[in-house]
Amino acid sequence: MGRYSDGFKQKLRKGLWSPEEDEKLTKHVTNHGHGCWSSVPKQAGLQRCGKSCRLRWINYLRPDLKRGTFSETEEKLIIELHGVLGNRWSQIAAQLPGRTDNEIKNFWNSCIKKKLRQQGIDPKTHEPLLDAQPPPDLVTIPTASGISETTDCSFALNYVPDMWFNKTTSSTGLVDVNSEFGSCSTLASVLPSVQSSVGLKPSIFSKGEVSPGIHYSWEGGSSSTGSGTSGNSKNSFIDGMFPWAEFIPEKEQEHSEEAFKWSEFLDGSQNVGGGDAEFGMDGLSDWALEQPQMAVSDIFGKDFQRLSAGFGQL
DNA sequence: AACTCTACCAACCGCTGTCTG
DNA sequence: TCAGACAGCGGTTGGTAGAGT
Repeated sequence: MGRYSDGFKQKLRKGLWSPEEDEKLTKHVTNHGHGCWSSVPKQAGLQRCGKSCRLRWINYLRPDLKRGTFSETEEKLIIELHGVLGNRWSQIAAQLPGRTDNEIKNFWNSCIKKKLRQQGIDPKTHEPLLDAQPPPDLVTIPTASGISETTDCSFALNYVPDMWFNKTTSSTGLVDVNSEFGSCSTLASVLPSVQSSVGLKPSIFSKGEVSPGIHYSWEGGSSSTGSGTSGNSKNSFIDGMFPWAEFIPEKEQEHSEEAFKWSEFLDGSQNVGGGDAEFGMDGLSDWALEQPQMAVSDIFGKDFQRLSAGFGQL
């Protein structure tokens, strides 16, 4: 303090924060708010840069921080979200109340990465490592003959091409999504790539009405959750059995080239207009966190099972 | 006991986006 | 339109504790 008299540039402290510094910063922010961070150190009597103060407050001193070890549910959620968002730690953190991006990033780099590798999963791509190819996920779907078949989920997707995207179908009337998705490990990993190819836009279902999940509609179209959008029997079926799929076919050409921004959706700022049960990702994550052992893939998976069960009714 | 290795975590650095004059 | 200030983000570094040798 006195050591750096007027006329000399005050030497800024670096490194670990002392309890005294923490106390000063906490007192100041609690009493006055942080305002402009660059002025905080001076007002709080700290020899730190504003940036350092901001970081200390956000990552350590904030009263709403959870701290402590991550639960299994949180870990699952982080892995699922990372599969969708990649290294967008702040967006991942936004779905985990009380956790900071720095904390999640550290947890990812020190623990999850290693775990995934041990399980033969590439932490970057979330796909099986080249030297360890587990079998594809299997789902059981009813066939036209009424006899259920067990197949991998990419094959199952062939049954409902219109639901997923608008592509030219093959001579068999089925869309070849195998080449695009390979052996999908979870539906959650499939959905974003489907999204970006057609401009579908998801919103979140409300709790209670149907199982929470992603709800799809064409961007720009009016959305009416679960109410049935046309007389088309397939769409009615989809509405009933697969609550996140809803289509407004006349809009599709208009919007098909617009790339969906999954990240924008996840931060809750991009809900579908006109829907009657719109939630940000908060709604989903809150719900997911209440479900022991249930991750995003489970949520998708549950709805997928409902869809599969419905084939027998077609 | 001394040293090395490893894991973890806090903090820093540099870049980018946004806001404002 | 532009420049500067600021906030936010993600990658990286460095310190520390504990385990192993």
